[in-house]
Amino acid sequence: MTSVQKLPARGRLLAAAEDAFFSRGIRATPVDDVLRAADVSAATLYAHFGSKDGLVAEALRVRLAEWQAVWDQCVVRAGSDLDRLLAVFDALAAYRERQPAARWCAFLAAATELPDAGDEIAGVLAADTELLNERLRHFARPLAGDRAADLADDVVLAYNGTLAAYLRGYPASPIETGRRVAAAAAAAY
Amino acid sequence: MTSVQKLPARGRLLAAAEDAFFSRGIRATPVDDVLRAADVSAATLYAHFGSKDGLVAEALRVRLAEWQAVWDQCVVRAGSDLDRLLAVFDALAAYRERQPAARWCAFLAAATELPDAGDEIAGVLAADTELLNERLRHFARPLAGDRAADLADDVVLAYNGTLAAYLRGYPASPIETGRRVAAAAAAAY
DNA sequence: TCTCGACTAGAACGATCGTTACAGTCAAAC
DNA sequence: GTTTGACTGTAACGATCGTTCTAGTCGAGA
Repeated sequence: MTSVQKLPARGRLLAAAEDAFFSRGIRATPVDDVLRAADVSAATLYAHFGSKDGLVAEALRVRLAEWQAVWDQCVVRAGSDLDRLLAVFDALAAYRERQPAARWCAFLAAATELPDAGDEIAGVLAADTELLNERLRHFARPLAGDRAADLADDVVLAYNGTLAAYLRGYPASPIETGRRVAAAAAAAY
Repeated sequence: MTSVQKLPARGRLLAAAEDAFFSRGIRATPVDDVLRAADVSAATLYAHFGSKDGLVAEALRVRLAEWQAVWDQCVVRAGSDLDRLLAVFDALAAYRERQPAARWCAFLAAATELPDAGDEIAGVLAADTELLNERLRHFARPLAGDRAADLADDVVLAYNGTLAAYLRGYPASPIETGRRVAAAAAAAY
């Protein structure tokens, strides 16, 4: 026992859900596993989130907010237009340190595992894509001018490829390779 | 009824399995759905494949062989060293025409949906990765010399990113964007 | 002291799903 | 004509899982 008091049930549930869903898999994780890890009773989970899907959706929302914050910090630290564009990869490195057991991307995993996901879950995935699209187009502007949308597409594709590389286990250094590819794409504008 | 005779049960099962597993999702597709689509009884499925996982593994093996054949043809048609390296993207375009409903990549989807997959399924995924790695390193040789392995990594990453783009629904033209990114990566060597 | 809200433990339900068992059909081979 | 083997249709089993129900505990605030 540390000196830290036990968090309220809702927070413990979200922490356990993130850990289990995004490293062992959403469908592969029974609700009971989350309950046991969070030391929370079933009734409490359903009182807070309504369903397993509700818990998944909220865990994704939390994740998106944290990812956005980490990315923000990396953008601030960037020293050039190119560094700002490529800061997604620094953010990815920082973000992954917090949960090294994560298989790959929580949002793309959710899209694969829950093809019939409700509007709530689909909405978070759409918000993630929208965030990537909007920000990268903005950062691409000073580098590619009118063709900023194309360069943003290139960087998103390299970002997707980096995430999938964790899933495939190849290339061995996903972030390094992804950053190199994105830099090469930017150099072509 | 066409003039074509009914194929044997094994073939019908594999066709129905490919269609269902890789467009609607593996875990989301109950065995009964495949049985009904193939018009085959349960006993026959288990006599041929032993289990649902066995059917998944065999469907993946078939898919890998067909993918390899399509890729081969595209490589033959290529007119330059660069075209040979980028022929994966032509192959992807040709391969996807045969099953437009496919969500994205059968192998990466299997890795996501079945995190505890047995050796049989994991082996096919490893074979797919090995095929990509080996071939692209070979095609990268005349373009990048000693650094062929790095260029192959770049192209695999762009390929992964193209596949994931179908899942994300963005970028809107995955193959076009993927090819452009891979070409830019090659130009840097 | 009483109340209220958050939370718990545990059992149970209902649905889904992978898998097996059983009895029987049918066509081709010998 | 008989045998063989592939295949069928149906029912059922056993396990898992999401979800709900019931009864009850506990601590803080009025």
